[in-house]
Amino acid sequence: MNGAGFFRYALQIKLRRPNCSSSSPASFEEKEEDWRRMDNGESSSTNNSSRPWESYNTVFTNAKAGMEGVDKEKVQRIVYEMSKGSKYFQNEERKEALMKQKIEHMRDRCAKLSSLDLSNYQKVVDKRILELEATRDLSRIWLHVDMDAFYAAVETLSDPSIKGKPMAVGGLSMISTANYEARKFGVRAAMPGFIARKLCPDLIFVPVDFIKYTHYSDLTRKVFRNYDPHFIAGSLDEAYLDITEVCRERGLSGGEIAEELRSSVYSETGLTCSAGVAANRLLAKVCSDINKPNGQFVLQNDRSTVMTFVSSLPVRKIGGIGKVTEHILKDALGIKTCEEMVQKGSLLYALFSQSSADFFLSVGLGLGGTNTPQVRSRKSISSERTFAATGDERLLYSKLAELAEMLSHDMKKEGLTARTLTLKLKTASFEIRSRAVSLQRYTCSSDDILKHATKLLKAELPVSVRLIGLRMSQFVEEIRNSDPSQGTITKFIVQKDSSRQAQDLDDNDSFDLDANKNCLSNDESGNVSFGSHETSSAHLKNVVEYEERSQIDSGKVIPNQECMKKEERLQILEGDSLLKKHKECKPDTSHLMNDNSNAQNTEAVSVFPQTEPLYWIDGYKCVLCGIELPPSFVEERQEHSDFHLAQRLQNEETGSSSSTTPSKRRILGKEKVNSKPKKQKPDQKDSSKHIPIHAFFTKSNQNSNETQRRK
DNA sequence: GGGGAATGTTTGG
DNA sequence: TTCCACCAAACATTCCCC
Repeated sequence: MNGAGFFRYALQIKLRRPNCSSSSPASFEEKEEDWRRMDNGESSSTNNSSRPWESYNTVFTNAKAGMEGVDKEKVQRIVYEMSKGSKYFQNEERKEALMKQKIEHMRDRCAKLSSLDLSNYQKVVDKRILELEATRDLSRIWLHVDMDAFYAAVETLSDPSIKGKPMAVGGLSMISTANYEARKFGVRAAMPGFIARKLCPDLIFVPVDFIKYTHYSDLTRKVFRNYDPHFIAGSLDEAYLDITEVCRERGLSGGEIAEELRSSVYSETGLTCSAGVAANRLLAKVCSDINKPNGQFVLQNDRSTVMTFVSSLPVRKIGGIGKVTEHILKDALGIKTCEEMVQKGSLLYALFSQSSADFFLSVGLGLGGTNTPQVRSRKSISSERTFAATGDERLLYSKLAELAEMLSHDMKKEGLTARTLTLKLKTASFEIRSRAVSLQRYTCSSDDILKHATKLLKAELPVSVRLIGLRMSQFVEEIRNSDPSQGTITKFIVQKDSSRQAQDLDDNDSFDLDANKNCLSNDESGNVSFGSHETSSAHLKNVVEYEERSQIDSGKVIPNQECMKKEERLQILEGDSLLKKHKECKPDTSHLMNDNSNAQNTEAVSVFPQTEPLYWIDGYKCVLCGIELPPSFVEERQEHSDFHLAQRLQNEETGSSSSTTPSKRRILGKEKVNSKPKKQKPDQKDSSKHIPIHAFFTKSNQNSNETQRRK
C-alpha cells in the first residue's frame, strides 16, 4: 500500500465523518501533500550551498498544526540569518556534524552485512512479528484529546482584545506557544521570542501564567472524568481516555463520544480541542493531529485498516521518533514510513539494540499501549536556570546556592528525599555537561545539596557557563509510595533506619568551610543568603501535572496533604531517633532548612545565645525541622535544641568524608574528563561505541548480540 | 560477568 | 536594547568494584 492509498482512505473517512471538524478539507489536502513530500524524502534537508538556510532545521523542523501555507523558505532564511554565527548556531552545527558521522558509520555497518547475516536477522524479525501480533488487542477504544494552542487560547479568553491578532505566550528568549494567527508567520512553540518577532513584527507577547492554565486544565479534566475516571493526563493540555466502556454502555461509537466530549469541553471552558480515536494510544495520538484544530479523526479497530493507516505514515509522526532518529532511519537505512520499518526489519535488528528494534517493529505493525498503565512515580526532580554566560566563580556559587534552595524547597514540598545529585552545566558554547555523585544518605536539605553541588562545580572550574542545573534522583521509595493511613510502625522502622543512617554519615559541618570559602567569600557573616525563589512556569507545570497524576492514581488522595503528612512524620521520626547527649557544641547557623513555603516572608532570628544555637523563625518555629515551640516553652526548646546539637555532634564523630566526596572512581573519571574528555573530538570518535538515537541506541557489542540471535 | 554509578543523548510537552 | 527555556524520562555505554 502506498502513501496515496492511505490518503485516499483517510480522506474518505474524513468525508464520511458527520459534522466532524471545522478544519477545511484544503488543510487536510495540504497535510497530505506535506506527508507525501516527507514520504518521498523531499524535505528541505537537501543541502544547497546557495541556500544554506535550507539545511538549518533547528527551529522550523516539521509542519505543526496551523503551519500550512507558511512560506517555509522565507521562515528558514530568516531564522538562519538571525542565528548564523552565534554560539548556539555553532553548537547546532557541531551536533549536525556528529549526526552525519553516526549516519555514515551506520551506513558502513549496513554495507558490511552479509546476506547470511540478513537472512538470520530476518528469521528474528519473523519470529518477533508473530510474537507481537499475538499481543495485538483491537478490543479497546482509546481517545486522545489535545487542546488547541492551549496557553494562547486561554490568554485569548482572558483578554478578548487579542482575538484575531498574532500572539505568543512567552518572552523574547523563548515562547511556549503561539496562536494560529502567529503560526501563519512561521512562529511556533520553542522558538526564541526575538526570532518570532522578526518573523512577525506585530506579534503580541503575553507572559506565561500557569495558574490560569492549570485552572482551565482542571475544567477539561472534569469533563474527561465523565468518560474515563482513570484517564491519563499527558500534560496540562492533553489526555488519553479509554472510552471502551462508555461506548459500550451508551451504545455510541468512538467518534460520537469524541464529538460529545469535545462539545462538552467547549461548553465548560470556551476552548476547542482536537481528538483522535483508535485501538491504542500510539495511534490515537497520531490521529488527534490529523484534523487539528478543532477536529477529530477516527481510525477503525480492524487490523487491515490499521495496517493501511500505518503503511504510509511518516516515521516522524510517531511519538518518540524525533529529528535525529528520523534522519538516521532515512539517511542510513532508507526508512521513511512505518511500513518500511517492517520491510527492513532485518536491518533494524542488525543495527539497533533489541529494545529499539522491537519498538520500531511494533510501530510498523501499528501496535501501541492498550491497557491503563500502572502508576508512574516521579524518578527525579530538578531545577535549572539560564543566565548571561559568566565565568565569575562567586556568581556561579551564588547561583548554585539559589538552585540548591529552590530544589530543596521543591523536594520538601513533595515529601521527597533522594541520594543522587547531578550538576548540569551548559557552557558558554552550549555544550552540556553533567556531573553526578551518589551520597550515602538520603536528603532534601539545601545545605547537603549545596555542599555536594559546590564540590562538583569546583571540579569543573574554571568554566564559563550560561546554565546551571541541579537534579536529585534515587528517591526513598518506601516513603514516597507509602500510604499515610497505615503501616506507621513499619514506616517508623524504615524511616528511623534511614534517618539513623543519615545521622551516621552526616558531615554538614565540613560544609560550613566550603560554603564560606567557595560560595560566599565576600559575606563576612558567613551566613548563607538565598535569593527569593520564584517557581518557574515550567516547573509549576510539571509539579501540577505530577500532582494530578498522583491524585488520579492514588484515588482521591490530595497529594499535597499527603506529602505534608509524610514530611511531618519524617521529622517527628527523626526527632524520635534520639542520639546521645553531646552538650558542648559550636553553634551552626548555616543550616537554614527552612520548611516554610513562604520563605520570603520569614525572618530567621537567632533568639538564643551559645547555649541554644538554633534559629527560631518568627520566634517560634525551628529552622531545622519546622517544629513549633513558643518562647515560653523554655525547657522544651532547650531540649529540642539539644537534640539537634547532639545530632550534629554525632554526625561529626561518625561522618565520613567519603560520603560527601565524589568517589575515588568519580575522581578518576573526573581526571579523565579533564585530561581526555570522554566525548572525543568528532574526527576521533568511534561512533560504534556510542551512537545514541533517543533511547534507541545502536548495538556496540555486535558479537554477543549476534551470537544470541543466531541461536 | 553482574551490578551500580556516572555520563551523555534524544525526545516531548 | 533584547540574541535559543525548563523539566522529566528512558536508555546505551563505559568504568569500577566485587
